[in-house]
Formats: sequence, C-alpha cells, structure tokens
Amino acid sequence: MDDIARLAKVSKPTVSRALSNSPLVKDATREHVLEIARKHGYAVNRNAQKLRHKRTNTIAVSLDFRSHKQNHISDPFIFELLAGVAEALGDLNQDLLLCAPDHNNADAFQQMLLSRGADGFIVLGQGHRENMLEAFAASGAPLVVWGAAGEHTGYCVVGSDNYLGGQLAGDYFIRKNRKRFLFFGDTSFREIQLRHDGLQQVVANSGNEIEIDTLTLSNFSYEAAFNAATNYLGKRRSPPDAVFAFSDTAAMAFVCAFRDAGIEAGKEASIVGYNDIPSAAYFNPPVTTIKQDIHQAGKQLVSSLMRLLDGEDAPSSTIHTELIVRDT
Amino acid sequence: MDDIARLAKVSKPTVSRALSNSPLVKDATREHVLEIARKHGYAVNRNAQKLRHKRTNTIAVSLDFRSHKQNHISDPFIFELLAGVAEALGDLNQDLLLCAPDHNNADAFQQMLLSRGADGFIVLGQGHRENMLEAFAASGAPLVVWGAAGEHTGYCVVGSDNYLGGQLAGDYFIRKNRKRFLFFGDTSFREIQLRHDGLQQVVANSGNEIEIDTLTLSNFSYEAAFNAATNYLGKRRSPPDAVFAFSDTAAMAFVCAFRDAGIEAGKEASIVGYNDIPSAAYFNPPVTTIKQDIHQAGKQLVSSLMRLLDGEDAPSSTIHTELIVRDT
DNA sequence: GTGTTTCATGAAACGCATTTCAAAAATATT
DNA sequence: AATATTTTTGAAATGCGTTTCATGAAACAC
Repeated sequence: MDDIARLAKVSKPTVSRALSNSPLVKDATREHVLEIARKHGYAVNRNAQKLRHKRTNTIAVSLDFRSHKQNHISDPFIFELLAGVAEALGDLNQDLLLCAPDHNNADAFQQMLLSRGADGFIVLGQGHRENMLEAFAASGAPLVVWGAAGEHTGYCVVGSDNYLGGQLAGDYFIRKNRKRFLFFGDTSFREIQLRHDGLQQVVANSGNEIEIDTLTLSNFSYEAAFNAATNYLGKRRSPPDAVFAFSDTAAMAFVCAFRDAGIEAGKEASIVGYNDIPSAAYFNPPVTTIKQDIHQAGKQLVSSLMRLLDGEDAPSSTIHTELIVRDT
Repeated sequence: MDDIARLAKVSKPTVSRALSNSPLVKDATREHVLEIARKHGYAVNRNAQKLRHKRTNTIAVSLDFRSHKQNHISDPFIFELLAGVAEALGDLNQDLLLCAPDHNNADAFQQMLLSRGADGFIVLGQGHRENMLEAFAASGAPLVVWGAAGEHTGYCVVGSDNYLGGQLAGDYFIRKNRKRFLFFGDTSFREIQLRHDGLQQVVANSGNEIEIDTLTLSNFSYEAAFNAATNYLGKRRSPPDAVFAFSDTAAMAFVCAFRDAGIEAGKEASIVGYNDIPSAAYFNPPVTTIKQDIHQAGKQLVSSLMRLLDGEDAPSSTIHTELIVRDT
C-alpha cells in the first residue's frame, strides 16, 4: 500500500480510504488511486484487514463429514443445505470456512472463534451433541444450528417443521385408511422424535384404532435400512401398511424390502420419506415424501447468524415443510 | 500475547515460541506458558499469524454451485469429492475456504491469492473454462483442477481415467454382443470427449460392425436426460442396444425412457453410467457403472497442490477407474 | 477582509504475532 | 577457577492496513 501511495503521490491512509470507498476521499483522488492500484495488480491484504478490523467476514460451517462418509453420503440433502448456505453467504460477501471439527470437542469450536478464524458458526446437523452446542452458545459464541429446537434449547435453531412433517405423513396415511403404522427411524435424534410426535398426535386425534410401531436403525445408509426393513418384515406376523421413514433413502430401502416380501408400495402399503432428494422423484415407484424449502433454509441460517453478529436476537425458526404425494 | 507474557513472567517472543512448539524454548518454560495460556483461554490470532508468515494454510476450493443448483444437484458425486478434499486438507491442518467465484472471472480467482486469502486453489470441475484456468495457472497461481487434461494443458489436472472408462464400457457392450451404441453426453466437455474416444477406440479395435451415435444434452438434470432420451427413442427407427451415459443420473433416466418404450435395460439393451453414486446401486434395476476412487481423488488433489506450494512439480494424474457390473 | 465551517489529507499509533540479533544464563572444557 | 560453548531469553523491528487526531486548504458567512 505504501508503494501505491507513493505512485499515486498521496499518503497511505488516503489509499486505504480510496480502496474502501470511504466518503472522506475526494472523487478525483479515489479514481486516481483506484486506477494505479488496478494497473499494478494491487489487492488489499485480507489478513492485515482482519487483524485491524477484528472482524473476519468469515463464517465457519461445520459439517460432520465423518458420519456422512460412513453413510457413503447416500443422502445428498445435507449438501443441498450447504449449497444454500454457500449462496446466502456469498450474497453477503462472507467467506465460508468449511470445517469438520470433532463432534464433541467444544475446544475446537472455541479455538476457531478465539483465534479469530471466523466470526460465527453455522452447524449443519446437531446430531447428539446438543450439550456441547448448548455450552458453546452459552459461552457467547454466535451460533446457528440446523436441527430441531427442544423445550429449553438455548441457541438458535433453524430446521424443518418436523412436527408438522409427522402430521402430514399421518394425515396421508389416514386418508388412505391405513391401520398399522411403522415409524422407521432413530428417535434419539430430536428431529426424528418430533416427527414421531406429530404422527402420534394425528393418530390420537383421529379416533381410529391405529397402532404405531417403531423401528430404530443404527446407521443412515441404504444398506442398513434395507437390512433392518427386511429383518423386521421377516419377524412380524402382520406387516405394516404405512411406513414413515426418516429419510428418502430409508423409504426407498423399505420399498424394496416390501417388494421382496411380496408387498407393493402404493397399493397394499403406503410409504412416506423425508427430504425430497432428487432420486426420490425418479425412483421406481416415485416416493411420496416430505419436502423442505432448502433454499429458504440456507437464507434463514445465514440471516439468523448475521442478526446474532449484529448483537440482535435471533429466535429459532422452522422453514416451509410440505407433503409431496407421489406413488407410494 | 503480551498479557500472557506478563502473567508467565517471560517475554512475548518466548510465549510465541512456546505456543508454536519451537525447540528454542526450555521445556519447563513451555509447560508453564502453555498452562497459563490454557488457563486464560488464550488463542493465537490467526490473522496476525498469517500476516506475518505470508502463508495462510488455507486452500480455496472452487465449486460451481450455480450450475449444480440448476441441476438440483442430482449428482452427489461432486460433493463426495468435496468431502474427500475436506478430509485430506484436514489431515494436513489446512483450512478449506469454499468459494464459488464467477466461472469465467479470472480476476475473482486472482484477487483471492493477491489478497492472501488462500495459498492455492483446488477447482472442482473445469467445465468449459479451460482457457481461464490456463491463464490463471500461467500467471503462477498454485492450482489443481479436477477434470481431464488435454494435449497442452498447462496446469495440474487430477481426474478419472476417462479414456479407460470409455474402453471399459465398450468392452462390456462388446462382451454382451451389442451392435448399436449410443453415447449419451455432451462431448464439448473434455472429460466426456475422452470417454467417447475410449469407447470408439474399443469399437474400432473390435473389428465388429458397430455404429456409435451420440446424443448431446443441454443440462445435467434427471429430467433433461429423461426428456432427451424419450425424444430420441421416439424419433429413431431402431433403438440403440447399448447406452453409455455421462452420469448415473442420466443412465437411470435412460433406463426409464427405455422402459416407457417397451425396452428392458439389461435384457434387450445394456446401459452403463458413470460415477457410481449410491443410488445407482439401489435403483431398480441396479445400474452398471464406472466407479472412481473418490477417496484417492481427494488425497491426490490435495497432495498435488501441496507439492506446487512447496515449489515442486506436480504432474497431472488419473485415479483408479473400474467397471462395476450390475443389472443393466 | 477576517472569522468560522467544512472538507481533504497526512503523521503517527495501533492491531497481534514473529523474527532477527544481541545479551544473558547455563553448561562444558581445560 | 577461568574461559569457551551452548542454550535461553528479550528488545526492537517487521508484516500490512486502519484509525485517530491534527493540520492545511477551501468554502462560506458576515
């Protein structure tokens, strides 16, 4: 910058002001400085800037790649979410630092803020680490999480309207006059528990005599879901006629397990998935599912975090959630 | 750091050395300093560090979210690649800055390096911007690209062995005694062209009388592929009996288009996809495809870039590529 | 024409850590 | 015990912008 100042025959502060579009500098001077800077391929050093400003304009986005790798990332949903976040951050000229800190190592998160590597965190997928996130947020960290808020959640959560999702699935099954429901998913995750609650509420409200069984599974992959489903169907006398799966991948797996058991999804049984991943639409048969507005999700996550960074309050929120009826 | 120095009753340089594990500091002193730093929740300011070091330990990863959004990211392949890169960078303690600069705006790329926002670039998907990348690399930018190298490519490319992929598909078709080949993809992308060349080479070598037609499509989505396929089948007198599609998504679309035309994939016709995305395996029928070692890809991209950053040479390379035979 | 505002610019300080170079302390050598 | 060597430590300079505060110039008021 000193060089540019010399070349432009002005002082360093003037160059700084010109480059940052400060109104304190005369238009003619600004033009002149900009021209020289451009001609010499000069770019302001971001690190010096960040050091001085104490603001990095960088958001750390945490994605648990490990667990997704384990699942072969069969579920592209989380990546669409990432894409949405990336776009929303880009619109605000914020840099996106992608990191995969240890699930439960709060220190790794703290370190990022303390060392001023980022201004705040967007955590994609809360998993089972509510406690860690709770503590992190309590320490004053600007933090927004994709997931589901509980009664006493002390941080800002943006998520699907899981309870509504459960209700929508329940309504659909009841419209189809189904009686033997199966909830397929691990309710130890709060998102999943809420979907279960929504389903149950609708059932209770319907007055019909409907049972709800639950099938938990250990792993998010297609294979695990298929095995669990097959195993389940083999053991039960009367198979379910309505399955609400925690993901589209799991729903597809159940469709196949049904088929192997001689049950045709969409005829003898209904199946609803979750997320509306692209392949749900072109699976054979196309899978009925709960769709969330991912684009809105990305925008929402980012805008809530920005609010926090500005010292304002950011309440948790849910995004638009709807049932997409297809052939199952 | 001054505060820590005072509290530890040593000087600032000593603290700096202790925290960076320098051998110049006595073990006892280091312990003591570390203890104080830990106790007071002190973390070295990364921005000051980067400023001083002139090395950021940050790699910018460029992903064209726009085009992927347009395609509804039906193809999760690129994200698996991102996951691989993220993991490899994490292992080396490098930060990953995810950015989506304008495809053709070389300035945005330059700016990132000039402003010391990152040490180098990993570009995921070269698309049609070979010229821009060529110029960028020629300007001395440390750059590694996922794609396919051409005759005169002046930058380091890591990619699938596309030519071999084409050969593998061709061999498969010939083994099945297919005669009317269709290459389904846009050969204006170099990766795709290479696959076409590989297929053609095998055909030429076989001595059999085999024709190869090509069906180009404008867009990577399932819908576009399905429409193109349906349209194609409607127009042709004799349908192809072997289709090599540029992606698994497109292959699945063709399976469905075939079905609508009364042709069963795997019986009257063979179809081979590319990438081996998870849903290829559980599509109905499971899709035969060309699989690449993504994990190796991530490692390779990163290690090549690190070599460049160390001033060494980094030749282009291809990763392990194989045929996965399934039902189509 | 003098006094007051307003505007534009620059000198110096600052943000935080690292590095160079010199000095001090500890250890080894004779 | 005195000297030579090695190991540790610290003062000051450095990397690069931004900000504060002061000054000079220009514009306005009377």
